[in-house]
Amino acid sequence: MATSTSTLKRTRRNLPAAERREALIDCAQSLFFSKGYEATTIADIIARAEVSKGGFYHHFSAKEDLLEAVVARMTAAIIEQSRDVLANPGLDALERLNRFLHRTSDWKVDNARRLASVSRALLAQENTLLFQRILAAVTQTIQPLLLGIVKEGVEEGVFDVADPNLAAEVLVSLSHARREVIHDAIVMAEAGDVASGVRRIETRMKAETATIERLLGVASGSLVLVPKGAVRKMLAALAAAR
Amino acid sequence: MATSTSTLKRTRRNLPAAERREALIDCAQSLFFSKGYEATTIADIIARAEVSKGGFYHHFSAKEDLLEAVVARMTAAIIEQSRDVLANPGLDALERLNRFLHRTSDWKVDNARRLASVSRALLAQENTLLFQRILAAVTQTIQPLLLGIVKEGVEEGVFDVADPNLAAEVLVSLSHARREVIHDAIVMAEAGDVASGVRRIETRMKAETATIERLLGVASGSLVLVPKGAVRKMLAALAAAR
DNA sequence: CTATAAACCGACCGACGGTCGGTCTGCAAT
DNA sequence: ATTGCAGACCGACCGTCGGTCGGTTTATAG
Repeated sequence: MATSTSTLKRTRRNLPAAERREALIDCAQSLFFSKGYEATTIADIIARAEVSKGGFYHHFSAKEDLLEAVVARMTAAIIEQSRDVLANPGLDALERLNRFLHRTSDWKVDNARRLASVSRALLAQENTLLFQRILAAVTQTIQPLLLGIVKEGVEEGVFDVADPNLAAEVLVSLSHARREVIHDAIVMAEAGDVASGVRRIETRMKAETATIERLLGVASGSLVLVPKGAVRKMLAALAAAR
Repeated sequence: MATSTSTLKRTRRNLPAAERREALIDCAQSLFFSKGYEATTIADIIARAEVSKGGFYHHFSAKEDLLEAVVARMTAAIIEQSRDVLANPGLDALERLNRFLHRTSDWKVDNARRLASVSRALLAQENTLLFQRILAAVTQTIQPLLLGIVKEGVEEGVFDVADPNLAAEVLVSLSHARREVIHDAIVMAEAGDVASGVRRIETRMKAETATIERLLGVASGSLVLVPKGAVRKMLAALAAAR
């Protein structure tokens, strides 16, 4: 007679673990973004990924584990591309700092659209947890890097800083606080008002530049937080694609 | 025959709503501190408070509501005592800033023991959420206050700052980052090593003072983040009480 | 063809946040 | 004193959700 296996899903496909994992992370990320981590159910995720409960728990030990995987994947790119900052031995600390900052903003220009949607999702009320995790992960990579640059700058006599640790801390926290401004500008650009968005960001950047120059004790004008025209380019891309 | 009320709790006492609420918040806070918000169950709370499920939900609409109440009560004191900073009209901005900072550190000296236990609890891994909520609440009060002072200072010509908003932001984030250092020092003091703790905090404070002086464009030495001897007094109180 | 490991299934479980119909208490008006 | 009422309080019950487990299916190596 018919066993309990009679109505088995015929769509079952064994995937290599890495692929399944990736697929699950995809679904989870998209759901986390739209509903938030807490409000997203394992049932939601496995429904979208077309995997059973057991299948899910074969790849992840807990919901928390999945969260970590999402954060890890999101931060991997940033962490990876930051790692080779130390690879320019010929440059002094100030130049290195500028390069480092530019690479970040170059990425933002290239990935404007993705940045916009991620930014929207993460600043939402229900996503504090996810956002916090990402900030923590990024900080953990970026801060030591910046600390290294600052320390080197002090040794070279390029920077004048009492406590490199504190300086690195401030640099990181400034970059985090910046996101809010960037998000505002994105909203403006997506509404078609690129000019306002550009103004918003550049005002902020100007103030930040002055602040950091003072903080590091370098001459006014020697620091370039973001390349000329980069802001406009990024926001224009958004306005064009709306 | 015996109705369903036969085994009613004889210890039931109707309290005024405010008192019950307070009692529940007490229990919740203590449990949140020791186990974290997520790990604390409504069942835990009502068991300790000796109140039924229904009784609890008569006073709070949800667990989240209780969290808000805990945060509100914890931040109420800080918010309250900060409010009258604007009440010294005769002083210039620099003086006002110093007063404001001193009041904060005075409070820390007076409440060293409580500060120690709260600090321990909030920096624990499982309490990120609670900590974040408190930071947000405090920031929301403190930052506008500092912004006011900075703006006034700029008008008076006492401060030289491009963007008062940014300056206020940095001031707040510095004060938040400070907690970690303070916590380290508390641990040292409680282990009996007051000297190391004092050194740790004062090194940090010195660097912060220099940073803020640069940030605000005031002369070196004009800012006094923390009154002389305050750090030692606070940590000594902890060492004595261990 | 068979053995073995890994991918996958889905019924089931216990815990937890939250609800609901009702009871009990204190107090004010009669 | 009695009654009526509001609101403090009770606890059985519910739906949901994260997580488990015994077992089945698929892929692969020998």
